[in-house]
Amino acid sequence: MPELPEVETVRRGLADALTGARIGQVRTNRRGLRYPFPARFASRLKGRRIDSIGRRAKYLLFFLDSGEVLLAHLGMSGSFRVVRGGSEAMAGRFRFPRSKAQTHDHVVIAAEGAKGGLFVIYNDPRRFGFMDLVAAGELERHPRIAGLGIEPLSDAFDGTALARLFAGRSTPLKSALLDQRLVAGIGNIYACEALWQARLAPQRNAGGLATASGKATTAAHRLAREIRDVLARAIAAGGSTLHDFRQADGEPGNFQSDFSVYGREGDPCPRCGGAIRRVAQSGRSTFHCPTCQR
DNA sequence: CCGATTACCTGCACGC
DNA sequence: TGCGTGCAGGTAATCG
Repeated sequence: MPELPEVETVRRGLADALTGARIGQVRTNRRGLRYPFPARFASRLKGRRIDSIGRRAKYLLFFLDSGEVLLAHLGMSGSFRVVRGGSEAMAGRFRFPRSKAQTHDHVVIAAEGAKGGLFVIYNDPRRFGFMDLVAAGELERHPRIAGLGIEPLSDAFDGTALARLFAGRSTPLKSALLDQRLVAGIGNIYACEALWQARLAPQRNAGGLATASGKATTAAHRLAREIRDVLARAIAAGGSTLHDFRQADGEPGNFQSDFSVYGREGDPCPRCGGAIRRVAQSGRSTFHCPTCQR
């Protein structure tokens, strides 16, 4: 479900509730998600204070006072929600929910925050997400973090950087945008939307964003600008809610109503009125307007 | 190097 | 109501 804007939305919600909170009981309801939980997972979390919560690409980073970082990825269907739990949170008397709607609550963390006790519940039907614990000093060397590309909302990201990253690649723009080793955090929705906003065909060659001398083309500047724009607007809207994405406070995001092409096969292009088409690229659906994306 | 395919797993929409 | 099919926001391995 979650691309960079959704993960950032979750991060902000969790940071509000959990910054400075002390972790109490931790309950895992299975051995792992996509991968097994790390050794002594619950005991390494219990009693720790959450100093801050960060994000790298689509990864959430919970910095603990033990010097370790809880690394979490939501996969396709993961979500965190915060539930006020009163004093029973720290007392460890919380009962694991067992109604059908909550059968995929895989991790339940009790914590004592500034506003009292609460539960942080990680739910993930498809279990493509994962969690790991790593020493803060080792974070950049973690196998899932080490290979990540540039943050598209960082100051360093612009048309020049994008052209340099794509230079020499003979892969379609859409595929290049989904490659987390180049630009990190863009997924299928925002790749489609950014290409539409930049009026660039998803099939276009990524290497073509740089001239023979390596200079950024106007298309490169346009694409970088529109990537930043669409991600920022989506974050401002609280992310997109397609199936069941929720912000940490349980509210849905609102950006999906702003999609110009994603999921709109057959609809008129908001810019030129031509029909939005769906094509397959590297096994994923690409939505685009063949008329005004060139 | 690159693209397509498959896999991981569950839920849901859809057609019949 | 039930069943089969295809598709889904991500990542990774494998095969030509």
